[in-house]
Amino acid sequence: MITLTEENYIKAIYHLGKYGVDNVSTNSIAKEMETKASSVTDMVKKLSDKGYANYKKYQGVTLTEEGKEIAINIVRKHRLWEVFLVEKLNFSWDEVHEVAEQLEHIKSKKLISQLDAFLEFPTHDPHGDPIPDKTGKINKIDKILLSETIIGDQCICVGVQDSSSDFLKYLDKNKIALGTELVVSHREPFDNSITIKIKNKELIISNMIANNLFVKVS
Amino acid sequence: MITLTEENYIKAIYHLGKYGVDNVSTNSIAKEMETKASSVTDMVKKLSDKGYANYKKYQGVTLTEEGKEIAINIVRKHRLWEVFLVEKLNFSWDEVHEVAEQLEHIKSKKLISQLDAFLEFPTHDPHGDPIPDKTGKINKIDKILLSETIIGDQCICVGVQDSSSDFLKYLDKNKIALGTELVVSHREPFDNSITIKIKNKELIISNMIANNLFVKVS
DNA sequence: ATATATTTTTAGATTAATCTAAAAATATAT
DNA sequence: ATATATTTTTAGATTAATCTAAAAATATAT
Repeated sequence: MITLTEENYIKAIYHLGKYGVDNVSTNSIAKEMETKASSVTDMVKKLSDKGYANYKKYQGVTLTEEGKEIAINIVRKHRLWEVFLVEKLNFSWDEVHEVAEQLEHIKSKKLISQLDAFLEFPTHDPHGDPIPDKTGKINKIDKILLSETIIGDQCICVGVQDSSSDFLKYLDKNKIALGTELVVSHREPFDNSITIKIKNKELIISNMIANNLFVKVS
Repeated sequence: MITLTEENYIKAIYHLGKYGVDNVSTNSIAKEMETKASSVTDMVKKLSDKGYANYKKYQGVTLTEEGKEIAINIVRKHRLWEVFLVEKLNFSWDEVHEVAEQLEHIKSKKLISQLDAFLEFPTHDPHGDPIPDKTGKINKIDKILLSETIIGDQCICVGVQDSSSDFLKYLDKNKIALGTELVVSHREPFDNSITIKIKNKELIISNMIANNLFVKVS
């Protein structure tokens, strides 16, 4: 049996290891899990003993295939529940994370396959992140950060990097949602802020915001 | 903060104390929780310290008002989730218990109030048990056990005492569901079995079955 | 290349929940 | 009313997850 805590560590290692091929460091896990490095060392040994992680002292950690499967299944559950909360229970996209963090640990294959069908097999969650299918396949789309666009790019918003409530509320306030179309009209060299046009209305966006919004250039 | 284990003990004490006014015994809790009496003693002290239970050594335990509120809220969540599983995710009534046991611990007021609305404020769960409203009020209907009926009673099935999979599957097999109308036509003194008529078809029912099916006499 | 800083691990303690075995209290039988 | 049986509690140990403080290993700076 896998404990709740083990699941959370596996998930953290998965998210930290997603980019780059490097091993995940003890400290980065400790930060992500809001715990101490010594606790991470203990747990990482345990995950290694159980076959979920590859670990060599002082060398950091990666997930085994089995560990990766578990992580992807948790991500799948998390994102399906987020869709449920937004589509069926009228949650807004900045309210779903905490609840999904709890729901993602419910153990029942039938529950998830039925939920998936009930939601009509969604491919992306409310933040634009892809939902792994039941075999673990993740359908990545070629999105880039708004900060990486060039002047004149015609874009459509497809996701957010950060899904904190503050950021999402900022987007709501400025009428930016997934699917919103925009054109990049100016970049200010001094602070890297970007001017975008949405339906011919101009909006100035800080570099920090642009670094957290994914778009697809058409 | 209240832990998962504490919630489960509170729920067990609530269910055991529901009938009769007696204090709930250490042993009965141990049986219900599938644990040892010594573990129960420890936990019951803790619940008492936290103000959820009244406990005097060797005298058994009752819930405080606060404990009762917590218990009723768990029951509410459990039953709402059961309705969700059956109505929306096509679970059958014998499959919902284990999953609802997990879902009942999810903490989010908004989740439950929205779920309640999404299900259109159901009053009973798939086993006929009443769903407490958000203030904790439980709408009891005057049901009796089929074993308590007398010959000639015209009844409608309104609930089950036992919601084990085996029992529910027996009912399915014999086309007995909540809402099914039946007439009590004979009682066999030797084994207390009962003959009932459903749509003029006769069916002989053991005393054990009759002891687990609630009906309303019309 | 070595000193210094940073990261990681180890050792030993703590808390929550559990257990076994024995002791204490209560209930039951005659 | 007392012996016996049953129930409950206590004492002390165990496991999972965590912590602090110190030691060990690795990385960085000059």
